[in-house]
Amino acid sequence: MDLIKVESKWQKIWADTGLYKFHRDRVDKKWYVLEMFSYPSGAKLHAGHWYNYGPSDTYARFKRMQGYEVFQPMGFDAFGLPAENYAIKTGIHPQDSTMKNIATMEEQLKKIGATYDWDYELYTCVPEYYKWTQWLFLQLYKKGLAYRKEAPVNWCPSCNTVLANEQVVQGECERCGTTVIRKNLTQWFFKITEYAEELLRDLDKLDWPEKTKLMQKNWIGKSYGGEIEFAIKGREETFRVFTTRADTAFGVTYVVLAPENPLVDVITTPEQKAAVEEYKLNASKVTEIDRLASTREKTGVMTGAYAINPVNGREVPILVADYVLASYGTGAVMGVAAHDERDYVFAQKLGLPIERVVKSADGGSDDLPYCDYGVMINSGEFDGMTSEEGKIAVIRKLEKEGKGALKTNYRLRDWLVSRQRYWGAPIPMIHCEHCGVVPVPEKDLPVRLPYNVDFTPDGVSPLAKCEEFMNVTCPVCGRPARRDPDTLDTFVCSSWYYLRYPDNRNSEKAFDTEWINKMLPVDKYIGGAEHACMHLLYARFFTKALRDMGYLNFDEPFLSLVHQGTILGSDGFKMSKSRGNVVSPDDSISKYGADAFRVYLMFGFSYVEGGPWNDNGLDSISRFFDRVERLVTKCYGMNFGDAPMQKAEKELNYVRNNTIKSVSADLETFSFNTALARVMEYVNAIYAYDSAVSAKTSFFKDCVRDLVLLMAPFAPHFCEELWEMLGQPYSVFNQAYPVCDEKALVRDEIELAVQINSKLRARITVASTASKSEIESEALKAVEAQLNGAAPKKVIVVPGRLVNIIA
RNA sequence: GCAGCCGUGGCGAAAUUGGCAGACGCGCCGGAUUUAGGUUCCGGUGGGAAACCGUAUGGGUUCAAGUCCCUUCGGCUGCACCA
Repeated sequence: MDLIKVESKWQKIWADTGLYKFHRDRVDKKWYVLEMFSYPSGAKLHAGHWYNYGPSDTYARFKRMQGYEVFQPMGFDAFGLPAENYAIKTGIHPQDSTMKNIATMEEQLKKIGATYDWDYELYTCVPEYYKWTQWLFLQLYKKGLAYRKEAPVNWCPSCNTVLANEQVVQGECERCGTTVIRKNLTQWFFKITEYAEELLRDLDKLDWPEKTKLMQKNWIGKSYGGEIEFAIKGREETFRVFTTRADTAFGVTYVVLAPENPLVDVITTPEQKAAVEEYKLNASKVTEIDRLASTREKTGVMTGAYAINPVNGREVPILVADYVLASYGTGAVMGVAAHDERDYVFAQKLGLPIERVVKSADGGSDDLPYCDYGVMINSGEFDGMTSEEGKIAVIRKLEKEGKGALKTNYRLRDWLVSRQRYWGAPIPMIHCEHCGVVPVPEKDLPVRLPYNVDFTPDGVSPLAKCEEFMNVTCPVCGRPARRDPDTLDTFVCSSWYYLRYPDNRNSEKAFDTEWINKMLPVDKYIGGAEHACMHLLYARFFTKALRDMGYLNFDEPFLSLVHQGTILGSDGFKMSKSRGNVVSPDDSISKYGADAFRVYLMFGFSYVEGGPWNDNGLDSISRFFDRVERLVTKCYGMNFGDAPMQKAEKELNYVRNNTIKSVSADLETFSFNTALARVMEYVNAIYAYDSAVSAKTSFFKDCVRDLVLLMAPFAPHFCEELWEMLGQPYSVFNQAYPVCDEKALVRDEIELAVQINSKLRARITVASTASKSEIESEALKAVEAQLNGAAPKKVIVVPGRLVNIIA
């Protein structure tokens, strides 16, 4: 069969007949299959894209044949840095290059032959879409979930923009690898921390890979502890520290404030002023990477002020040190040198006292610092208590005195969403000298991104230099005002696109609530694991926030998630242009066809693992197709009649139904490789039957027919053609997927292994209805000689599997 | 450093979740068809002459361990002074 011809033939017919149009009236049977949308890069689709889209499409077709109304849309995450950087280099406007890339990618995606309904396509970079991204921003603002604050933020000096916490990897910019520095800037944040608890709790509801859930759990980082309030000697002010080890409170020998803590300026004594100022300045210059280095020397200076420990009234010095983070807890910690690794190192360095207040439990290490839990000592009324009890008891006591409280903290930070870049959705806010920060009225949306802008990076938002954009009338007072010059992080655009797909043409609303509540949540979401703590977390946050605003009635956007593995270059490294190991599917496809290529990807790799590319097996897929096709041609001109099933037919029928059952189960779990192995076994069984039985009945044709149906989701063009060759009505994808006949799986006889002392010694064949005692006596008979007449100590019968005789 | 995952033939990988390790395919070997090569079809293929031994290593639990528990080694991923 000329697969290349066949593929374009059916792609045309599928398009002409609208085979993959989504039928809204069947929404009660909907099955929303979503692949993470792509960034429209200039490069062609590579093997990795096919690895994402091909198998997902197989899954979608399987669901369709099971009777679901599959909704499988496709679109483009079209705002973002690469287009802008490309523009800076070449002068080609991001909008022009992006739209061109999209057109190219659409064409290539169509070659995969997937069941996308292109009527629901979307691009995030067009006003019809980003109008609603802006609308969403305004809703979050109204709800108090979008706010502006000055804070130390991550700044990438190469991309000339701030970054979210999640976009800093090992102290480097996720995009370009430049070392990130810290800056104090006023920026827009989304209050994702408000949902920390629910984001954590609802992970239990999700059918997601455990490792992904664990990553989110760790990222959210819930920690139980308490706050302890310290008074400042000779002053009115007090401050609190957060600790998870209140049981060590009697061992506090100093306290430390973060350099950014506003209290520092208040309490520093005149004698220490200069030293503290210098320290603060140096701390602000430290790059993220230096700050993260574990070998980094701990530093700090005295403020000259003293705090009073509420548990024992002791005066301890207050220091400033940058190992304390302003953004976590209270920005202040108590220093317990004897029982905390970091405090110990710090105290040694600065010559601060070390006092032990917890005795090691039996077997615990007795070297400083004693970080393990033990029994409290030198702790007044708490002496003798275990750490476990004490850390609660100490806080409880302070609570009664109004000097402490049990407290839970999260490591999750609010999401910084403003970017000093051009190619993104403008933030719909206006700055008015008289009215302050004012939201753009919803009726004025979208705030259009102007085309003619100088986006040469210089650390200032490109839009700030575009006067026609910046100048605006204040919607409150009517006086001249300025627009916000920043754009939104592209993750904002991609955090709600799954809500837009089913209602992508809606010009009145972001989406229709009633409709979206029927179409969502997504039933199967497919995409890379690298999004665990970014996109996947943000999307969950948006869904929950929109639910609380009444726009949605579900809690989670993606019920079930699968990560596809990565196809590496044949050298075992990640495919990259610079390495020159990018595998283009083009050659393979023009030689073997798209179906063979995608079947090869599904068969040769474990879907969630991926692995290094090699094309050794592609020929074999081609041969396998030929083998299947020959079975179809065997059905031509045969004189089929009906006849009762004999032994051979029953055997093949068993394999057929077993295949149906296994393949269906494997497709549910994205185990494409084993599903195809079962199909191959089935083909082998049909051949065995064919050579053994000369007088065939219509049973043979039924078996071949089922084979084509079974294979159709894997090799859609090929099987559509085979279906036609079998004289069946168009389309194979309107057929029901074969359903296993459980009766056919009931065998008259089964084979069991017989073990003596767990070693295989014989095989027996027994009636499938045989009782345990019948099996036992058959087994004993089979190994009689080897037992030498000795009575077995014990016999274990595992029905359907084996018999183990303990001699 | 902390957390998690992984380690199975010459190769890609399976193993119904504690029950006959290596399914399926590649490669290789042999046979049939063919003038020959290729194609196709059939058979073999973890090691060992065998008893037996085999799932990175050493121990443990169990009638039974690739699977569960502990040790060591190697690889991957995430987090990284979060008090």
